[in-house]
Amino acid sequence: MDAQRRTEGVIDEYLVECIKKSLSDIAREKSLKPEGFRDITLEIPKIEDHGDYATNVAMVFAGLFKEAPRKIADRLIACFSDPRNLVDKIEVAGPGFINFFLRDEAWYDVLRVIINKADKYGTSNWGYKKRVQVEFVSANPTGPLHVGHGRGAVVGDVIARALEATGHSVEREYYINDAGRQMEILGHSILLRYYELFGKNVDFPADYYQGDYIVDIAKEVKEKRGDRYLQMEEAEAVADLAKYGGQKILDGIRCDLADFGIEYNCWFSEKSLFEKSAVNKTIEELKEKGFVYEKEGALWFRSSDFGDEKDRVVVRSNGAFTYFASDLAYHRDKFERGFKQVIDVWGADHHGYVPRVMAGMKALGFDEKDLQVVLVQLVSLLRSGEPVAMSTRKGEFVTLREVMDEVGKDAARYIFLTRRSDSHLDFDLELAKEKSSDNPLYYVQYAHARICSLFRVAKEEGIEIDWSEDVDLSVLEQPQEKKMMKILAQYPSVVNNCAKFLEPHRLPYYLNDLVSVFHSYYNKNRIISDNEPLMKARFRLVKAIQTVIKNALGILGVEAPEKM
RNA sequence: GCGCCCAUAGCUCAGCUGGAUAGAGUGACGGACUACGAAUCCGUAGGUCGCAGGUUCGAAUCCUGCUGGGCGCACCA
Repeated sequence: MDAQRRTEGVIDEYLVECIKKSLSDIAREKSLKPEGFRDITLEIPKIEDHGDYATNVAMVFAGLFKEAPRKIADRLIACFSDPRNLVDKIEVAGPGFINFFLRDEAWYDVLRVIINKADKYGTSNWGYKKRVQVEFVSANPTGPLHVGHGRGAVVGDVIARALEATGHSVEREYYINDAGRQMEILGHSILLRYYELFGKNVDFPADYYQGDYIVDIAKEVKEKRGDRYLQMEEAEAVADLAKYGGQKILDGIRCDLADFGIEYNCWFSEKSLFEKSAVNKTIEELKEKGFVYEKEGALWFRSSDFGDEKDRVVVRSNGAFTYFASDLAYHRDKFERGFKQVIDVWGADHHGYVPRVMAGMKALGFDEKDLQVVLVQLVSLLRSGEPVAMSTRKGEFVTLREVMDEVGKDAARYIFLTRRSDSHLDFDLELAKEKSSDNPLYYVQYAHARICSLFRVAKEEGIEIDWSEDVDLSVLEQPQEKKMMKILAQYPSVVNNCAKFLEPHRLPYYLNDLVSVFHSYYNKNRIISDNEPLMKARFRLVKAIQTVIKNALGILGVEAPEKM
């Protein structure tokens, strides 16, 4: 309806609105429903001759309209209305592409909007305050976080930030698996190390937790609680030590994540699900709906009726619930808490688990589209190209803490995002520390620092910048200047796509595109000069770049330093 | 054996959910600071998008088969 106001300063969304309106008009002429134009695509052609923006709608809707693409395109151009008067000319090309050429004024507008909106540029109300939950990391509290968890942490956090920036109401949650057998093994592991401290000879099983942190916890227990666990019955001691150790380790995890720039709204305990009988109720619901049956003493959920490859056990023959059962209860609980969209960030090795959870959601009456699972591939740690040996079994792993301490929070966060999350990542510790162009973070931060420095120098030279002044931007006529303005104009839709497709890696790639043009331009041109009108216009351009870098790094949770 | 993901420049990866002539970074080689930050820039080189079919105006992208790699296939979590 009000395309002009809703798309202020965001050119592509504005054009899409205009195109939709024209399509509706054409549909009406043909006595068709003026609907169904939701996902029309507008792209930026690789070749300049093809315009600033192009759309393929004439070809896409040729079938619907029963007319040749080029004719539809002509028709669309004829009835195209452009209230903001941004379009210079429109052409039909090739098999039916519609190419839009914009007036330079459109790009100048972008600069004005960016400077005006400042840190709000790139944010939107696209999400309409929709309640979204992002659950990520959720590592068992049986050991410290390692690098793989770090990647999941950043992916989850940046998805959350992108959703916030696009107007969603987001909560971050950590699911604590504090109810299962793993905790028992943890308690047992501590107890055995504890026995050792008192000189007992113990057989330490290979599948118990091997890490030195277990010994540390045992020492602490000995110091604080003496020898009381020597007399205690084993089961009781194990339960008590599991609780003690789990708490201790979880505190460490909280601290690591906080230092990594990640704050959760909720730490959700699996145990609490049992305490309020949520697991029971969930299984009861499935029973009532007739989706479970007994076989060989166990209770099975008919997940194969909902797209899973086979049925799954929810209650074992020994009467215990499976992890899957509590996970169903957990996801049910999420939706009952009012979240309209739930995002789970999991390690890619859990991909086989997705269909059964989806099956559960469907069986419980939820829309599977409201649950999205983002899979994060493992991280290989390298040092100067050589693999760093890691073995969880032997308890030898590089912790997130160690990586953070060595390369810094920002470099770690950024590098975790330089690849799509479902792709393997090589993380080179030496590269992450290097202060050179090899390091993608510094390349971007350097551009920001350079611009800051520019304004410092200007100030030292007594140059006053009045940001409210109406500056003539038509002196920005270099191809690179125009190119940068076009890239700046894309930023809001990059953020949108990040949130829409849950793909945080788009931001680092975008930043690299923007900043590489800037560095090149900077090397060839002077911003501060005697040519006052030109200088004023370039200050506007450079300010806009600085703003977008800062905003984008903000979504990535990375500093935009003024000096480096 | 079954299922999922991946295969793009020497290497590591993008490619905007089907668009027009395939893109970065890195490695290699050669250049640029007496002017706002050289943590930068400029140039050169590099491709049968794993292979074979199919779908259509149009395929790196979608469907099928094959090859090769990763990961899953518990009354574990």
